[in-house]
Amino acid sequence: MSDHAVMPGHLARRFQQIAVAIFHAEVEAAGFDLTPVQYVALAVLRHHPGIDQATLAGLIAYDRTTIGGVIDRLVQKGLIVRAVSPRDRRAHVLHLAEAGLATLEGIQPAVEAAQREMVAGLDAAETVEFIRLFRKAIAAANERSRAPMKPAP
Amino acid sequence: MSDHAVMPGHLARRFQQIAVAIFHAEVEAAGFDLTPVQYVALAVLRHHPGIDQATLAGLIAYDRTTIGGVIDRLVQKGLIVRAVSPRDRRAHVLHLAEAGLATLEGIQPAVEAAQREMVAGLDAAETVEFIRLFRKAIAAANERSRAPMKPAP
DNA sequence: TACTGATTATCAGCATACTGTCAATTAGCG
DNA sequence: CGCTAATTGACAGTATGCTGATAATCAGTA
Repeated sequence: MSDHAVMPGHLARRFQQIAVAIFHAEVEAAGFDLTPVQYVALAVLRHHPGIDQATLAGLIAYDRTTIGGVIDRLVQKGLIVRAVSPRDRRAHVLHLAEAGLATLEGIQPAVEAAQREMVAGLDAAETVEFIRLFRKAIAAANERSRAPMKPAP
Repeated sequence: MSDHAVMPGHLARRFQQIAVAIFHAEVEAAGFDLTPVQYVALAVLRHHPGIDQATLAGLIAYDRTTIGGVIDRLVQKGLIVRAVSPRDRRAHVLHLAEAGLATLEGIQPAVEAAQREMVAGLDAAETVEFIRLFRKAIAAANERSRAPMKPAP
């Protein structure tokens, strides 16, 4: 474990680096301009319309500070709408804009192609196992990051 | 594959996020102030003294632009020494400073503990398989990022 | 040798991500 | 009801990482 080529931390960084590069390549080739983070935010917002920033952050394990900038850029692009919550004036509730829904649907094939390419070196059984181990390791260490995953309230 | 909870790209981001958090926690508890990226740069430099920035970047698959800032901060901390190459005046050759070697040796237990914690949710056999699949997927997609891994010349 | 192309490092700019801190607001308890 | 604690979103600051561009330098060739 003292060789970086075998360290989970190094492998995590490298795989993430490749995953982001593949995502960008596929999405750009499909004619869209969206980062991986922006995509996940849109996708989750589609299934949970009207949640506030903190809830969205919890669902995808983002830091509250980070999600602010991501949302700013999505609002800027006209893909989501942000409004002060009528129930809680601290909170900003979020909704997909029409352009956001159209973008999500248009981008879906590119996103799925990207996911396949990230594990192109693995066969079907290995891919299933890789994902299982990923989820198991993440679930066990969920509370170790400042931004743990939290289910919707 | 259309649920982000199963997408390799999302799992990669989340695992990387946890890995960095655990690394920081362990390293700080051991009394050091070093990021994961800075650690790997030091570790590789120890086994390849005198390489230039581009070679170091290639060995650990960093972007050349990114490594510049990392090296700046390591020089600033007095952990490495940077000098213009006598053979090639474009290149900057790098060496560990004494403080860099001391830091590397002192930090090693914390780094290895962090690696174990990242996969604390997996048993021994699963950990071996996880690392194998990580490496296989990465090797197959090495050229997909702007900064592919390159062996030393 | 002169020129072309490649390589090295750097720069500005953008987008995550984290730390710590803060004001505004809400919720819970006495 | 009034006070304290917790929550929400924001800010400044730091560190990766990427894109595209550039100056300096080197290498291979005409």
